[in-house]
Amino acid sequence: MVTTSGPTRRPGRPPKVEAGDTKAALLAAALKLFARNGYAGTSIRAIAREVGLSESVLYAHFDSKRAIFEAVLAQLGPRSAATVLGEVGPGVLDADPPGVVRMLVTRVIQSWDTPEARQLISLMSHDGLTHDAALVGAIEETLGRLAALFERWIAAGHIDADLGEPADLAYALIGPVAQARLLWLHADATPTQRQTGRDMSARHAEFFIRAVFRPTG
Amino acid sequence: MVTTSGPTRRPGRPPKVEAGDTKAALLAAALKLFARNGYAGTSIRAIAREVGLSESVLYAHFDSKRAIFEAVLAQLGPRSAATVLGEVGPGVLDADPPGVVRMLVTRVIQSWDTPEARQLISLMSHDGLTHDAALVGAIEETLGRLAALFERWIAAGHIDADLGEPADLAYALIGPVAQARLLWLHADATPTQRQTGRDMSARHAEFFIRAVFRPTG
DNA sequence: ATTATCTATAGATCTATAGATAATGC
DNA sequence: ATTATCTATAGATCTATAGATAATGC
Repeated sequence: MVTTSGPTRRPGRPPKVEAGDTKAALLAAALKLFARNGYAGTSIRAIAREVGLSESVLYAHFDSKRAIFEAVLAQLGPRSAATVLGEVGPGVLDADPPGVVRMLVTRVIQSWDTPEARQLISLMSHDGLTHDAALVGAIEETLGRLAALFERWIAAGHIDADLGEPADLAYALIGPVAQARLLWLHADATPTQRQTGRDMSARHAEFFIRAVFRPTG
Repeated sequence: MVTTSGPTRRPGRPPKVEAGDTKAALLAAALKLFARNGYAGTSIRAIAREVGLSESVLYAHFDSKRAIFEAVLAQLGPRSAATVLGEVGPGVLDADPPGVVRMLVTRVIQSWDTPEARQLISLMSHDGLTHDAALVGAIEETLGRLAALFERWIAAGHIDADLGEPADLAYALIGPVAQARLLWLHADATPTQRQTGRDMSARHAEFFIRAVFRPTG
């Protein structure tokens, strides 16, 4: 249990009054430090100190350092961008394609501009998880769902079929947004950087809409 | 000096015959390991072992572990993508804008698909250098020079002025290519992944050309 | 009795240094 | 004498474990 007591702490089980959720606190501290310093750059001791406990507490909750890392990842779960895409009502889809694109980018950026998502992208970047099979799979799923959307719009005549394959459209839309995430929506980003990331993404969405949804000459 | 002798090695200075460039070998080994495991995940010992020497040799060449890291970065130098942009002949610029875009993307990807550049991007990603002021500055410089190019093409009527600001065009072109670098042109990328990175970039360039250099309706 | 914490410590590993050893170049 | 390597080691830090301590819940 996490207590709110001062720097000196008696041995033995803390009284119920000062109890919190130690495991959750340890996971939050681990995510924060792994995101900032990477797996190798974060010690068990540092995680415990962050929570204000002795380092051996970690072994009461997790089997090993590696187990903590994996618990952090498991906790963040498969919160892919694909879930954001799934929530578009079918009625809106064909009524206002530019509006859908605008909304999708806004939603994705919003979900990436949270403390957890920013720590996740930093952790992934530090520890090579951008190359992880599961996460590359998530990216491909997102691209695939976006491509299906564009295919539909091409078939319905909203987008000129000569412009490119649906997959090319999907990548051209999402690439700069994903890049904004890495550059400006990471764990240590300043408010100014985060604003830059949101602005660049929104501007890109508008440019994309103008370039793609316009009548051909 | 690096020797070609076996696992057992006599103490004392090695004979000239088996000499190589130790410092360069140490830097190459350091880059390789820092790129693969990050700064904290790489020990002095591991670097020395990679070269086949004792770890104390490193202190004959560098003051500290940090100094090795900085020497690696200094050695890679300011090889920004901007240098690639600078080499476009002014005559070609206005004759064939799509060709210039195609060539620029090809060149940038080619320069990113080298062993050193792939190790550099992995190292940058591991150790938070994507947030480093100097490197963010290099990105901005590249974007600025690209934007100047688009501004010129807008003024010359090659691109519809209503499409977007020059900076938006630059970001829409380069964002997906930079993303391809991070996803598929890193130190541990397989040949298949590298092919994917090159393909995605080339396809994106073609899509961009079709979307931007076409007559308006 | 069980649970959640503590202190103390083992054993491994890490950075860095001191001092020995042998080849080189003057 | 200088240079490039080695061995040995100091001192710090890291992961993990053992065993003590005190609160909780039955």
